[in-house]
Amino acid sequence: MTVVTRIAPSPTGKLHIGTARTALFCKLFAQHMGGKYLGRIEDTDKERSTEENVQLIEQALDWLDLQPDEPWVYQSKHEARHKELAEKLLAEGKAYKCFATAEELEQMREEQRARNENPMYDNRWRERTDHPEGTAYVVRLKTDLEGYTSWDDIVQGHIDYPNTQIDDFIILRSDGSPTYQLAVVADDHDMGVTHVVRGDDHINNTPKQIMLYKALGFDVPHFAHMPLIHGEDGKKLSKRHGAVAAMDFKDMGYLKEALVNYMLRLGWSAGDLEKINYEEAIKLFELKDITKSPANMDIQKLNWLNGEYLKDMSPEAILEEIMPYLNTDLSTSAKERLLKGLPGLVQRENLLPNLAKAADIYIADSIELNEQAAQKLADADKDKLAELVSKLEQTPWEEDDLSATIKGFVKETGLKMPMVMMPLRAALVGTPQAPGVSELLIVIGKDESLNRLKAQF
RNA sequence: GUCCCCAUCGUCUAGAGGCCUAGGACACCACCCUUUCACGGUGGAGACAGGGGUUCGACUCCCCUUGGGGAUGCCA
Repeated sequence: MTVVTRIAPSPTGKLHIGTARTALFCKLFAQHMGGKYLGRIEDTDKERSTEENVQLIEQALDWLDLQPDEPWVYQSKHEARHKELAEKLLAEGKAYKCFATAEELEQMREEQRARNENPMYDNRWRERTDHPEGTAYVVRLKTDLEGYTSWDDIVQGHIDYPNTQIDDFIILRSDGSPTYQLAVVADDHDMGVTHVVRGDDHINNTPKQIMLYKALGFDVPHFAHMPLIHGEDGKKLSKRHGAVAAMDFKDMGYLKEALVNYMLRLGWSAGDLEKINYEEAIKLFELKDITKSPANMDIQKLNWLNGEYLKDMSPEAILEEIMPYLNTDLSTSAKERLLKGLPGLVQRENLLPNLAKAADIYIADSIELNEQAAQKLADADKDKLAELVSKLEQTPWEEDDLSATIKGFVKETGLKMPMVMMPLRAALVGTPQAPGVSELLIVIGKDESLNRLKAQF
């Protein structure tokens, strides 16, 4: 049997980070098993679904390289088939028409709540045959009244759900449209889905769906209910927590590789491995290794991972990532400096926007001193430093040699290290907050470095 | 209220009855390195929610309590 998984977002909002993680797990599992990973847009909620959200969801999945293996299936296009299935159940006596109005049912629930009971449909039309003519009705599934509906959940283990807790739920609305329960079951079956991987907020829907599978004569797929992601305070992830949409993380300057790795480790692990690239993940990923407890978002760890991935990238690739944050055109020499300087900068900053800011020192072709730099220069012994500059001029332009020259100079003059290094940094890049002087000299290059130094000393 | 699910350091997690003096990672603290800021290195602090069982022996199995999450829609 070939494994088929699916991601089924409903276009009522942007792609939630939790949904993105579900997509990751679905795709990884399918690839691990040599199966297929499909996608379906659950747009049966006509009130809230929008085409714009569909676009947004696809863009986010695209960014993360989590696009389905085949073109998207739109649930709304299968309405005819859903209806046909409901009619079949009706004809077989496995479902029935209910003529109760929404108001009537609301009142029923109100009374149940007043009696401290679990609000549930009371089966008032289950056995009635005195159907009124020309009145709107919904179609409800005739569910099992007693016993348990059970399944072996791949992540949660064996679950027994008492049938007394499940009412005769609606499968076809009064306007003839299918509800979610009917639509998922029908579509998952029609798409050949073998493993339903989704958030554990669907555990309560599962027994209903199993009943539907059975009533329809369909094979029941395997289920894997993974815990939801919570915010840093342990509460449900919401907009209050900042980022909830996958794309928010792109906007904040995270690398997709880092986000994917982070999502992977949220609720799943393989021994002590932390940094796992996608290819390794395919080999290692098993649904059964997903944790049962919910995970809290920890932005610090994401930051760390981002830095790890940044350090692995080529200067060219890093430059491409930070370009959007630079908001300026680069001169040829600036680009050259950036390419040389980025590997050093990346040791200091984990996030793209911060890195871009740090890269500022290499962008300008002419130096502009900030306040601190001006102070360091004002305090400096310019005559002595001028001697250093001419020594540097005679030194082979290699980091180690330059460093040796500077250290030797410091030793023989007896000057304090910072009294040498700080003014040098100031002269070189306009701020004392910069990488090591010898690193700066290399990045900026011999000619330009000497120009800048001689301008001050 | 009722039902379902969950429960190891601050956070992500390892742990499938003796390997646990509970391991790793992020964050934190100290020291080292050092040219500011970082990187790196070494070390430190830090958890089995509580109570009952079962067992020669429980982080691991069972029950209860507590806490958290979810469901209880003609939403998905």
